[in-house]
Amino acid sequence: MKKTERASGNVTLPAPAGGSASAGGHRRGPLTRERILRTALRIMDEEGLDAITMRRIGRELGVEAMSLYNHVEDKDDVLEGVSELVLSEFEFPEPVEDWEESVRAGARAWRSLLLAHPNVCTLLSERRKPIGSPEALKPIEYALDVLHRAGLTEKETVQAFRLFGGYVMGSVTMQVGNMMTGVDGAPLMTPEELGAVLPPARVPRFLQMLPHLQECDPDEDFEFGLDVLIAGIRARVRRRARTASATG
Amino acid sequence: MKKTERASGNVTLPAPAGGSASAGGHRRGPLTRERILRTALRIMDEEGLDAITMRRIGRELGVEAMSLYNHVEDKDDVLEGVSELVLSEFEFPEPVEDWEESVRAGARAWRSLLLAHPNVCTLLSERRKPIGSPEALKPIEYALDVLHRAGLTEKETVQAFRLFGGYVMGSVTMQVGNMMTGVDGAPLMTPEELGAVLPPARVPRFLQMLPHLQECDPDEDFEFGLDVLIAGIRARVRRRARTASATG
DNA sequence: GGACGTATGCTTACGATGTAAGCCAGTATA
DNA sequence: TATACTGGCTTACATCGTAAGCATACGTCC
Repeated sequence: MKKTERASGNVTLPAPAGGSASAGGHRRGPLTRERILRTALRIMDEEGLDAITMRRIGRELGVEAMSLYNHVEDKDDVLEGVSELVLSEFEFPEPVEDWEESVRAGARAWRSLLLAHPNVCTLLSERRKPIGSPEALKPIEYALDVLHRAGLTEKETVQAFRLFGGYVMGSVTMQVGNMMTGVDGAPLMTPEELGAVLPPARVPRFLQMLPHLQECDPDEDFEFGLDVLIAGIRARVRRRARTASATG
Repeated sequence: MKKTERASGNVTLPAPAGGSASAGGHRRGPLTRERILRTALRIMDEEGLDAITMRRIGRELGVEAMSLYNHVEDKDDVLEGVSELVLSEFEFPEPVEDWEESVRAGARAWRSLLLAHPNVCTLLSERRKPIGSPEALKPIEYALDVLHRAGLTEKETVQAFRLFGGYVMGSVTMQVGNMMTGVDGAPLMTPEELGAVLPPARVPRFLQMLPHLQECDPDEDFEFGLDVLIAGIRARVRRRARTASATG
């Protein structure tokens, strides 16, 4: 290799060059881009995005921070790699005959993946590049196929694809950010402190819905959203079928 | 004030205590939490989230970094304040008689706000606290009212509220992140380099939809999503009305 | 008017971070 | 065997958030 390339093709050397099996960090193989990214991902999952530092990754691998630069471009490259690593884990479930059920399954799988790495939403929202990694391509193919089978036009298929993708991403972002619910079941706001801010007569709906705003089952909410989305698509397809048959 | 409080109630001093009108940074008034947050927001909008540093904010205000700590707790407090500042800008459009149009208008307004501050999505996804600021309460009230008028139950109203919120957030996140489109009209991937990775026969749908994946009109996509969501909700309400009348 | 506490700005300093530059020991190749 | 290269290490630097302490101006009370 001339420079630190992004290729994930890793040669397996029998012995690490100049590698002294050090104390503390457990070194169980040669240093690779792959191992660096997996370590960074684990750190992110366990301690958050800010915990990813070059020195930290190095310590975890029993190596100095600067050694990492032989395998990655810079820290951005690490974060980029972590994103791709997570995305590459995605497996679109094998489609079934019913497109609705296939869509549901795909959306659930996508959601599960994001929830398994809660900080990846933030990470993905930081990066400003398209997802088009080759590994992500097969799932996209599946998703497009399933949605197309629902009876959508080509353009609508792509739009629906983005719609589901965006919904899942937004929904997970709000869930892991505790944005619209109490934290750990604790109330978002008690009626008392609410009353201190705004006269209750001004926010009748809010007070009326407060119980449902407090306790919130993310899974149930997600399924509700899926139902609505699918019903909406079904309605659109059916309506077009009707007007088409009326015209033709 | 004993300590640096989070209250935005600011006393207006006639003259800044110990304030020497300095060079470079233009000081046009007393240093306040408000001015700090507005400056941080502007920096974020113009140069990104990472450009927000205490020293940078200070320079912009003609003040040393440490002086900021008289008005804000720490950097997290600044970011928190910026979030709230943006959120407080939201104005739910005055509802009209048609709930669908009201929902559309509300979602568009929420989207416009996020697009006006593209980095706020990342910022919001970093913070792990509910949105419950008092200013955000009025828009929530409006939204709940509008959705309830659509004929949803209380629980469904809250779920639909979260659904629209999540959809808008996810959709904007994907748009500003260029996740599912070519960057600036540049192709996501040319058929050639795609063919080098995967045999075209394996991804027929992808190739078929490629033109639509490339050129993407975010506004149009967003409206498509809105249509689907609203159609889905309409279908749900109508179906319940039908079964209810059949039962009763 | 003078003394004093408080609010608010400034200076200095410390540890952490990303990373440029250069060093050095093994390995592969001529 | 001489040489170049690979992949580790060490050192050094600019920048970051912020703790500690100092200086100055104001409001308040005698």
